[in-house]
Amino acid sequence: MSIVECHDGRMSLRHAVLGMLADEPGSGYDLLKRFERAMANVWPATQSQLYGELGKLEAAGMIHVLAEGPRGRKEYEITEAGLEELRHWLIDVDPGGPPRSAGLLRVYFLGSVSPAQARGYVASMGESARAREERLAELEGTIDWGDDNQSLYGRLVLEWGKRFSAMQREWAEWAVKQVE
Amino acid sequence: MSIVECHDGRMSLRHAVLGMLADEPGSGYDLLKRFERAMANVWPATQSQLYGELGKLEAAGMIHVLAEGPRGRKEYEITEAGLEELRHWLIDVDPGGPPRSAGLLRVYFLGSVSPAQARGYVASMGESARAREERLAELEGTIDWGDDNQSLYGRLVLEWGKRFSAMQREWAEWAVKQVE
DNA sequence: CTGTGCATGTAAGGAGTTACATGATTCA
DNA sequence: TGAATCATGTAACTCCTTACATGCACAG
Repeated sequence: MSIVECHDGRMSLRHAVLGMLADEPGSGYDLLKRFERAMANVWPATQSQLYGELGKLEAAGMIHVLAEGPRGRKEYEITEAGLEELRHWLIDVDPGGPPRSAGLLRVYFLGSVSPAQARGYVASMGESARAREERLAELEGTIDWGDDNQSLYGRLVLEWGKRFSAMQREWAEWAVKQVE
Repeated sequence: MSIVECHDGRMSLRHAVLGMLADEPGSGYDLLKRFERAMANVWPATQSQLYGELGKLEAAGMIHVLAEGPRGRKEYEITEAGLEELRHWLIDVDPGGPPRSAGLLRVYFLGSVSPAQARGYVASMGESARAREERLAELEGTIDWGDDNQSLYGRLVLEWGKRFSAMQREWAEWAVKQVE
């Protein structure tokens, strides 16, 4: 193996940006709001990160400036190279295992506090899961779903979130009983 | 607000190390193997990271060297300050929302590939969830569970993993039908 | 003419990964 | 003595977050 040979790291923000621009061109500011609206629960991103990534993507030829507007606004569009990179990531790259979970990490260590405190912590996990369930159900009502692809895959993600939250709530209810 | 005022970032590796040392003293090498065995699916950590964190924790007075062994082995033990920090993290700090999920991020963008490819990707998510279910079921059989606290909380985490994997498999089965 | 929102960026630092690097001990 | 294992550490890099910083445009 060569001395310099890494360039992995997964870099999913890059692909999140490419995916959004594949859907529709937009400026950094646009993307920021789209991230807040649609992806806050899947892949949060900050303003700094977005502008930095847009710069790198442009340098790499994966996006280009489609138009410039007032206040220095730069509207980006994905290029063919960018689309190719996105499709490659979607299809060819191994997604890797389940992500880190700080909440679950704590459960491992609940032996370091009193059973009452442990029970309280598990119960609060259940409560926040229940709150998320409600929020998602509400969200589902406010979105007007179409028949297009974006709606289809958006529904898939929303359904995943609902099932995940329900699973966590049920687990927490079960776990509280175990601690007793 | 003051100019220099941050020091958040969550730093969960720190607490993972404290939690392990609260359970039982050990060297960096010991912890490395314990991480591989017990926590690979919850909070993976590399050798570099562990030794770095042990150094920082010792400098912060949260752990101390209990004994030195052959080959420069340093066995660490958690201090009272470290226990306090661990308990504080367990009880008082907000765990934050659901973590990033690269797998789910992709689902958002499956509109960029053909329906057949999208279906294939979702199906592979289900398949890897099924494989994880099997692995966890096998793991459950090989561990001899006791009545102690560690076994209790370990079982809770394992159960979470089982439910999560089952949820993801069922979701994938459902989602494959939606894509058709 | 002033506030609100639009719009873009940089700097500093923590967290995590990979690769590089070294050396001691034990056992066959 | 040679291989495997024990054992610790550093360097370079990417990713992510927070805070700092600037300026234009438009509506009231």
